[in-house]
Amino acid sequence: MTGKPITEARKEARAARPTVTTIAEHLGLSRSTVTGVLTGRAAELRIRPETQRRVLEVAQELGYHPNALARSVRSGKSHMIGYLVNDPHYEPYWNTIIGALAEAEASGFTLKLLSVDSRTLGQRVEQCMQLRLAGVIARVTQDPRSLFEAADRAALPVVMVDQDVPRPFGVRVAADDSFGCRAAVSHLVGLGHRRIAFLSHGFDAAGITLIPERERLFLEEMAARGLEVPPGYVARETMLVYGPETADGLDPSTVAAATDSLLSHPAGRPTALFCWRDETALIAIRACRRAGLRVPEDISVVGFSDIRAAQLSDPTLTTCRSPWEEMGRTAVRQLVQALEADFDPSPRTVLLPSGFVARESSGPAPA
Amino acid sequence: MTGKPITEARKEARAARPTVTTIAEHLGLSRSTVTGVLTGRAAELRIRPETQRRVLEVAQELGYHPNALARSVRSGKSHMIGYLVNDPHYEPYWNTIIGALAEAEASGFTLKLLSVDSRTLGQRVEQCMQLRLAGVIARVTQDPRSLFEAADRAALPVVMVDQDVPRPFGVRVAADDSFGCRAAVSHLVGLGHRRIAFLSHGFDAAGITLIPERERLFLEEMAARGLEVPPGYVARETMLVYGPETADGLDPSTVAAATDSLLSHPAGRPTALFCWRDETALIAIRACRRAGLRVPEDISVVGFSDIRAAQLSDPTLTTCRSPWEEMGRTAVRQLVQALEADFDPSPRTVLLPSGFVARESSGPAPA
DNA sequence: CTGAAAGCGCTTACAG
DNA sequence: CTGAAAGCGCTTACAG
Repeated sequence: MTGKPITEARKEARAARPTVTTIAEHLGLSRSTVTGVLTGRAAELRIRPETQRRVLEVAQELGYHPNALARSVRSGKSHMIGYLVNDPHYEPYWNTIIGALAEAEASGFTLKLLSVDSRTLGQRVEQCMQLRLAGVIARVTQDPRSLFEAADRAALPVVMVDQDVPRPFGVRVAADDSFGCRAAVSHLVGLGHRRIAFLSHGFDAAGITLIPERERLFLEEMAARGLEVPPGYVARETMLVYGPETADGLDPSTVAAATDSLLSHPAGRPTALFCWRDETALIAIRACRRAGLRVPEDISVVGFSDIRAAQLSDPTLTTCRSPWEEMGRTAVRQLVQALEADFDPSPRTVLLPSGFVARESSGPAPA
Repeated sequence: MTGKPITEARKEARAARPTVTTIAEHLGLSRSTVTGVLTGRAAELRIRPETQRRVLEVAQELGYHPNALARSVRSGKSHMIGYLVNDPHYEPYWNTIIGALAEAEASGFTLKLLSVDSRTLGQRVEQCMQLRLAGVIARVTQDPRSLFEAADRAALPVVMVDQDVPRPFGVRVAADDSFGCRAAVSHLVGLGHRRIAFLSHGFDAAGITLIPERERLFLEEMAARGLEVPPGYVARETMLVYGPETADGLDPSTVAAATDSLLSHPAGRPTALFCWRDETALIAIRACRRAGLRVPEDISVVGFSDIRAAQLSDPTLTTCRSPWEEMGRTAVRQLVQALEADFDPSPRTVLLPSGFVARESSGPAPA
């Protein structure tokens, strides 16, 4: 009496969601034959065409979908890539995710999104292990050391995006900002600007410095052209912590203050402002106007990133273009290679060139 | 001679990635005992504390991570939610995804991102079935009928977000724009505006009309206040197809043309422009300036959505706030409920209220 | 308290 | 050409 209902229930469940066994029973074949057809090894196994047809037909009819999870268990490969992200609100980060998604799908992988904060990092990493992810891409503000260590132990490939890696481990994909900076300075100099100021940032979290080299690159470019940057011609905004309310960690008042300090600089007002990112540049434009200056007639403003708002603002923003999507694509490509034999496991950084796009916020230097 | 190397290889693989069996062998216990401890049923099974301790210790030591995939196969539940999205570039959609991610993780689910276009829709849906997703959230421009039908057959719960559903099936989560529209019109009328024009859109793809009722709601609100909307006071931009290059389907030139037609309207220039979305409003502001008008002194402009650029523009944009993130959260909540007993499976729409935020682009009507 | 057995859904050698 | 067997990693009754 006990065996019967259990079998009945199982039969029902089976009917609801057909398996290889269901199909085999339907046709009076063995499961191996069914799998043989379903995995495309029919020719190799010399399964009769008639049998093939019938298997396919019944599979279709029953609405059979092979269980990818079971296949993964069997094969030991999951074809899933995880993307650990700290703040997906920030436009550049999600553009990176979009690039990763496109490349993952093109390579036959699936992308799993995992959000992290300082409290959940460990938990998420554990989840990655349990889900048997093929690899993980990470862009986190927290110290990623624990991530690396755990991944190391489990032989889980990790690629960091747009972020310094604390020790020689794993692969890092980042943007090479030098082209953008060079192009921006060239552009401004070509327009007759000599007094160019830089609007930088003062932000660091848990010792990880975010894209800090733009300021350095600017100074290098200026020096290379023999142009002086008076002391105080580099001002700093203060970033807040990233979060849903301040998607980009921007505190407009500190940007405005920094801009004002540049505009009233004792060495004379700069004719151009190069800002470390677009959000900063847009707020700087606003501050310039409040100070009675026209952009770009009285002062040129250049940003960095090419976020969406750079095209919607008035004037549209001249800016350096960061290869966010390409960074995502590259991260996936690195991961996919890591799963193949020819993978070079040495710690390294893959740099992608930045670009530059001239729009309306920059113009000839005032006479 | 054949059996030996195979066993050896297996042992090695096992060593590399420990399983319940590895732990059991290590301790000379049976797998059931190990699982009992690992699944927290130790008390219930009255497993000796000493045994528990040893199991946990060895698990830790060996770096054991339970295989979530195998667990899913066994239990028949995956705890994965899929998010099918057509164009993740568009900021509002992205925000919805973020909301869904947060809620999914809070509910113990994991989120899988799947991009679709007209060519891949069928393929992705098949993928959802194969991955045994617990449910799917979809925001796609394509006709989702095939998605519904396939999901129907496989008993896969689907929630559509911000989108009309072609037939009475499944759950739809959308924004109720009426509050936003009412608040916007009230706001403008309160500022003394009477001649208010609406900048709308002419876009439909495969018969699916996107958020079309804002125009209707505007007209209703005006009528409710006895305010006349002269013919031609509703203009239309023409949207392009969404895509990586035009993340929001915006064609600035058609927005500018539509704005110009309103500014030179024979019945007299409107004192306020209500735009169906923020991108449109920002371009409209630009067009107004080109026409020599100041915003908001000469003309007020109001948008809809509250995208990031609305806060970065100068002037900052007065706009209706769509509950994008909350829509994502709600979609997940609906899905999670669908997996529980008390789920109401009747086709229905869950509406979330929109908000309103007054910023600088609106001001008193000119005298 | 613990182990042997059966099973989730799938696949791959290996016999015949 | 096809089937019986073994196995991926996990878990749950069921005996003892």
